[in-house]
Amino acid sequence: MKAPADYLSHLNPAQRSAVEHFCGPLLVVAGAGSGKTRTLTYRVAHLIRNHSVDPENILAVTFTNKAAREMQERIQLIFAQQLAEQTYSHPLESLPLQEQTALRSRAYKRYIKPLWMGTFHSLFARLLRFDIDKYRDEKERKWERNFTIYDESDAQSLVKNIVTRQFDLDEKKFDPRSIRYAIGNAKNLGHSPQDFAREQQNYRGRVIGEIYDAYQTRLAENNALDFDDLLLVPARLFEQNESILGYWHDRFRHVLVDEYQDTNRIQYRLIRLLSTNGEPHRDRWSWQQRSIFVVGDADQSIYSFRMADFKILLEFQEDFGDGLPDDDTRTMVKLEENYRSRSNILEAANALIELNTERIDKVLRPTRGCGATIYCYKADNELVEAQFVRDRILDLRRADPELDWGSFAILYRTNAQSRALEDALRSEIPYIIVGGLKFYDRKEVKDALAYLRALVNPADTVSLLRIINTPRRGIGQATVDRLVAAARELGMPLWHVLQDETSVKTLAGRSAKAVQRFALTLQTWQSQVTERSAAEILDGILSDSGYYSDLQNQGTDEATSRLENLKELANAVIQFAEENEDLSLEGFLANASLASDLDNLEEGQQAVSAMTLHSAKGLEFPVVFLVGLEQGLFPHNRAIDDPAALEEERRLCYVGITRAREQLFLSFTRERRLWGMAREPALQSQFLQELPSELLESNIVPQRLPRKSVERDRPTVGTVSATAAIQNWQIGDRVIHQTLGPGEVTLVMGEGAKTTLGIKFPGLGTKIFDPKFAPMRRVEASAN
DNA sequence: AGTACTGACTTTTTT
DNA sequence: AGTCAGTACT
Repeated sequence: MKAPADYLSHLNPAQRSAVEHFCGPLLVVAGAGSGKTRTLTYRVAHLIRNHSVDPENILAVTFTNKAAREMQERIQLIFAQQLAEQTYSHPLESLPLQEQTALRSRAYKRYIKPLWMGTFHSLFARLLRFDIDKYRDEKERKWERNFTIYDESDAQSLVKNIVTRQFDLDEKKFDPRSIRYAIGNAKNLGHSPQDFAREQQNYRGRVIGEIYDAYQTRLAENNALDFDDLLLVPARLFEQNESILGYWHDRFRHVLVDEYQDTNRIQYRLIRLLSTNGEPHRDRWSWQQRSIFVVGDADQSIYSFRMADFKILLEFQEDFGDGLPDDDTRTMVKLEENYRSRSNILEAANALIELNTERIDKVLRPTRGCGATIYCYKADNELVEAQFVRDRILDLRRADPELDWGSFAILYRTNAQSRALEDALRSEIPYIIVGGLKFYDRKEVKDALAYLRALVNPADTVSLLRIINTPRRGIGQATVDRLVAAARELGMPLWHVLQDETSVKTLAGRSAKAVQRFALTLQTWQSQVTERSAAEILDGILSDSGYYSDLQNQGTDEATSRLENLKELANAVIQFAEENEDLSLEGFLANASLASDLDNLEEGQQAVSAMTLHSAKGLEFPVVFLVGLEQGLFPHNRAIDDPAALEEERRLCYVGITRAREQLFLSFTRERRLWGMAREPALQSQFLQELPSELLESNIVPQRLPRKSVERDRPTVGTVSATAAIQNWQIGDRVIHQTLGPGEVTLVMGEGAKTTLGIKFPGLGTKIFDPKFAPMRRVEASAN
């Protein structure tokens, strides 16, 4: 999307009224593809440009870091264009490149850098770097500003350690994963360990309550927070400290939230506190020079598993509105025109979502004509399904060289499904798997990050334990156990014990020496944390710790690839330093745990994207393959018996369908093998039956040979639009189209009445048609 | 005391 | 692909 300086003329009336809204609350109900990002972007620019709002008074919450970055780039462009007009009275594009760059960088410094724009987690992590030292929880636990952020796997291993080591419980009965999940749910409802304990009726619940309490203690000991704390702690801090809330309330006069339907109670609390300064009484709220602007679509709410609740969106007007009779028009705008998808794709999406009971009525109105019929493919198994996807991509691309690899997306319900797809694509099609096994989940990357964390935050025992004997340096389990026991007895962090000569001397000579050496290496680099750049420290600690040389000595292919991944990490460090003008290690680490794979998905990248439906939210592609439409997989087994969960799966399917601009392929398999089990027979997803059958063509009913349908190989007479009805189409056939002129068939899909054609028009590219409806006729049969 | 190897197990979705 | 428990070897 371009971001022209005269953006208002590019908006429809509803979008425009949203952009021009200044003070007070506004809910923008924005259906898929309705220009939501555009509206949000222009509104931020508009606030600054037309209402003279200082960028540092704006807080904009996006769903991914990538979305934030893209929005920042667009706003930057708008202001660079404005600066060009003001300074040179010429459009930006007409200036010498050097000037353009200079103006862009001026726009960045003045308008983008002071903006607070990002995910809930990254924004409030940033806020905590200022104020967390003023926070005390109900048990007087406290944190320092250099806290570490534990990702989900760090958090889980901490829980596991507590369950097995501290509580000596059976890991099978108290599965760390589900306990961590229970803790997370409690946190996302805003419940402390004490709140949680109070609600428990049974033994298991009370034990989990104690684990939760111990978990918080351990987090505090490690000066660490998990993802949920990044939201819960600021909410608590705001509630216990009026002056801190007052400061941020005053700072963030204009709050914008994207994807509001996927907000959870804690996130809502944060937004509410910041907007109203914690005033419980509506008559004390003042919207003078303030606004709260949220954008969302209840039909695309797909994160209830992490406690998101789309009722928060439905209740927005009641929450923030002034309750006046004309409430609807004053505090809500609906964007219902869809600019993205072909009308038939939209029709399918609308029909599906209407089966949900819990929703506000809203239809997406198409602005684009009908495209190729949605095709549904039944495969024998997941390998054949993958081959189908591969072959269609190759066909379509051959038919239209202008379709690049980046035009295709493959969407699935679970990450596990990517395996078979990868095998089929690998040799012939460039692809990227978004999400799944993330870069930051690689062993060597986690090791390297643990080294860095141990330098920035020596209290972080979890990281310290990860690297204390990685690579092997003669500090075995027995030694580690002793050190940890000593730390507990002395009531000090492990790190102090490692540095303490008298403690270390009690160990066997060889182990003592190894521990001493390790401690010395860390100390050396700790003293450099504020002296040197993150890149230098990373290289230094991995060299001095022997991590590099250990991998080099192994000399295996695997070790080589690990070294390459570390090089990539080094690049990420440098890139971060450049983009954020921040060379510090602390700066880099603060962001590393919050970065997701999706953030690296660049537009126009020359690769097919494969990802889960959840990851696909907010994205769009000309051609979309929605695979694995089988009962039990999608909708997932765990959702089938629960009406609310089933509706969420249906919304997920709706999200998938509405990602497609031009063409949509659906597929399922007759049997599927998941994680090495025997093949399981599969039934097609109920969602397939829920789509209007007249919008679909498929291979489900076995088709007879083409010859037999040729009996009606005569153009239907009389109708304007059906002059090219059922015929035996071949690649190379020539046609004349009523509006597009002469063209050549480059692709034939399906047979008989279900044929879809790709036709190339010189100078106009390739279009996809259903010959039953396209206003065109065949002029000459192909030579063969 | 430390290391090296094997086999079992893991996946619903994510910041 | 990684982690972890178990086991045998140095």
